[in-house]
Amino acid sequence: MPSDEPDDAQRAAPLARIGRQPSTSHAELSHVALQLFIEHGFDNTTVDDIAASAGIGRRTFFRYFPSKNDLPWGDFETLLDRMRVFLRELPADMPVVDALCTAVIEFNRFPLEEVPYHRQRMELLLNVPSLMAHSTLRYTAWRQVLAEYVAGRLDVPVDSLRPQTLAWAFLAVSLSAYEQWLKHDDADLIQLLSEAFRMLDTAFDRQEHSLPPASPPSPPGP
Amino acid sequence: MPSDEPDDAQRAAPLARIGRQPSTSHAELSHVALQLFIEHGFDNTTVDDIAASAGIGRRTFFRYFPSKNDLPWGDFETLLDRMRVFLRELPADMPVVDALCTAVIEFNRFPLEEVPYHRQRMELLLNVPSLMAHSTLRYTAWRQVLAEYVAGRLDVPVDSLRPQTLAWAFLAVSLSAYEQWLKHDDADLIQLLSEAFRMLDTAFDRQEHSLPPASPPSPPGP
DNA sequence: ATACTAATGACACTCAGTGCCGAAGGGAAG
DNA sequence: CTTCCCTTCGGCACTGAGTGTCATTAGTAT
Repeated sequence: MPSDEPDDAQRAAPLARIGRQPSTSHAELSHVALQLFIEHGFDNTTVDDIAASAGIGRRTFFRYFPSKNDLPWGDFETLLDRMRVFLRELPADMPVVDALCTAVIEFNRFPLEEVPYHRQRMELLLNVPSLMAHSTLRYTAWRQVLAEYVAGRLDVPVDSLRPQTLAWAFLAVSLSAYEQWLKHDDADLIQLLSEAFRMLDTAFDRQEHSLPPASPPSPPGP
Repeated sequence: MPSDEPDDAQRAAPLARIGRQPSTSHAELSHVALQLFIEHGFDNTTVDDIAASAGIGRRTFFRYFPSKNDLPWGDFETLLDRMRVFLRELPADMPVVDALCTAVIEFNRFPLEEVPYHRQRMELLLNVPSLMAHSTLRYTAWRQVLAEYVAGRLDVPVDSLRPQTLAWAFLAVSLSAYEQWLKHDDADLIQLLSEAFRMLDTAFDRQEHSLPPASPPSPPGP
C-alpha cells in the first residue's frame, strides 16, 4: 500500500483542525480490507464486513473509497504525481523510449519490506476478475502520464497515435512483467521489467514487415 | 455486431426442435440495447428498460446475457475461434511477429456496411467506464489466443514472458489504433493498425538501451 | 455555555445479478 | 385429441453495491 502513515496511530494527534476528527483513514481501511480479502476472498467479503471490521458505518466507508474495487489501489494519484515529476526532471536529450523505461522502472522500485505487501495487493489486482476490470480505469490514468510526457517531448498532441501507442505498449509490457513476477516467488520485478522492455525492443528485429494485403472480409473485434 | 442473423425474423422458422421456442435472440437483444444505449446513455438504461423494450421479462434477459456489460460484445468467442484458425493456417515459416500483425489485421477487417454499427459499438466499449472495465476480461481471452500461437511457434510455455509480452503489446497497439479510429470519422482502421504496428517496430530503434541503475526506492504501481 | 464546522451513521432507495419454481408453449407418442 | 416430456419464460424474493438525505456526534473557536 502506498502513502499514508505506517500502520497504527491514526486517530491520535489532536491536530489543530476544526470540526470532528475522521474516525479512520484510507490506509487503515485498505489494510483491514486487504486482510479480509486474503482471508475470505474478495467476492466473499462484503462492504458491511469491511466497515464492521474497521469499526465504522457502512455509509462512512463510501466516504473514504468510492467503491470496494478501489481498496487495493490505495492512493494511486500520489504515485502518478511522483512519476510525472520524475519524468519532467529527466535530461531533455535522453531518448524518449529510454526515459519511459527509466521512469516505469523507477515507479516500480520500492523498499524491500514492502515487497510482500505489494505482492498480495497485485495478486488480487491481477487475478480477481472484478478487480482486473476495475483496474483498467487506473491504467488509463497511468498511460496518460506517459502519453503526456511523450507528447511534450515530440511536440505532438497527447491524443495522437505515437504518444498513445507508446503509452499503451509500456503498460502492456509492465503488466506482462508483473504477471511473471507473481508467478515466480523469487523473481525480481525490476529485472523482469528490463527484460520485457528489451524483448519488445528486439521483437520486431530480423524481419521485414510484409503485412500482406489480406483476404476477404471478416467481422470486428478489438 | 458479430454473428447471428441479419436483423429480423428471429422467432419465425419452426425449427424441428423440442420444447418451447426462444422468444428472442442474442442479436435482437444486442440491437435493441445498443439503440437504447445510444439514445439515453449506457448508465441511464436499466436492464428493465432493455427487457421491456425487447418484450421479454427481466429474468429472461439474464438467460441471454450474463450481464448488461456483455451486450455490446455480442458473440465474441466465435470471433476468437476464427482468429485461432486463421493463425493456425499461416505458413509455419512466417516470422512470428508478421503472423500476429496479419492475424490481428484480418481480425479487424469487416464489410463496409457494418462499419457504422461497429463504430457505435466500439464508441461505447472504449468510452463508457463501466464497459471499458468489463472489456478487460474479453481482452484477456483475446491475448490468450495470440499467446498460444506464439508459445506454439517458439515452443515455450504459454504463460512465459515472451508470448505474454507479445500478446500484451499487440493488444496495446490495437487499442491505440482503435482510439485513433474513433477520433477521426474518416480514418481507416486497417491503415491505423498497420501504422501503429510499424511504429512499435521502430520505436526502439536509433538508441541503445542505457537503463541507468536508478536512484532510491519509491513505492509501487502497475 | 454557545456557535460553528466536519465527520458519522441510520434509513430508504435504485439497480445489477441470482436462486427458485410454477406456468407457458412446443414436439412426439398414444 | 390427449398425454407426456421438454425447454423456455417470467414472477418473486433475496443479496450486495452504491447514493441521497438528514439528524447526530465530536471537535474548535468565541
